[in-house]
Amino acid sequence: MSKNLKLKAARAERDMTQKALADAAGVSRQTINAIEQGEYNPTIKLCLTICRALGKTLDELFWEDEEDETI
Amino acid sequence: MSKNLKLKAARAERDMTQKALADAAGVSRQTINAIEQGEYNPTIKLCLTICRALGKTLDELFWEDEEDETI
DNA sequence: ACATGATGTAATATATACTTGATATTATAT
DNA sequence: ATATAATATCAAGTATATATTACATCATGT
Repeated sequence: MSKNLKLKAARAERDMTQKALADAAGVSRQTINAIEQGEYNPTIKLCLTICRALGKTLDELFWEDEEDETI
Repeated sequence: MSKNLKLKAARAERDMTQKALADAAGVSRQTINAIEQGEYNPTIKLCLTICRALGKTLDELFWEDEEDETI
C-alpha cells in the first residue's frame, strides 16, 4: 500500500495534528499515522468519519487510480 | 449498519449477480451479500475494487449522510 | 413437479484492522 | 541547552473483515 498524502495534506490544510484527527474520529493516534503511512487498509466507516472531520469527500481523500494494487 | 442499496442498484444496473461481482472483486459471494445487507464494514481497498468493477465512484456507492444520531 | 440460478443466513476459522503502552526522533520554542 | 509537541515505529493484545462450507428460500424455466 502507498502513503496517503492527500489525507496528510487535508489535515495540514485544517491545521490538525494526527492526535486531533484521531480524537475527532474516535480512533488512536497510531491508527491515523498508519493510514497516512499506508500501513493499514482502513474500513469505509472510518474513512467516512475522517472525511467528515476534515470536510472532504471519499473521492477527494481515498480514490486511487488503478496502479499496481497487489491486494 | 444500514443496507447498501446503492451498491445493489449499481449491480442491477450492470446486470451482475452477487457472484459475478464477487469474482470481479476477488472476494466471496457471501462478502458481497454481507456488504449489501449492511452486516460488514468493508475495507476501503475492497470498496475501490467494487467501484472499479461497477464503474462508479466511492462517493456514488459508499457515501452516507451522517446516519441516525439517535436523538 | 422438478431443476437450476440467485439470494439470504449461519458456524467455524484465519488474517488483519485497531488498541494500548512504550520508545525514538525531529522540529520548534524557550 | 533543554523542554515540549508532533511524528514514526514496535510489540502484544482484542475486535472484526473475510473465507469456507453448508443449508434454506425464492424465482424462473422446463
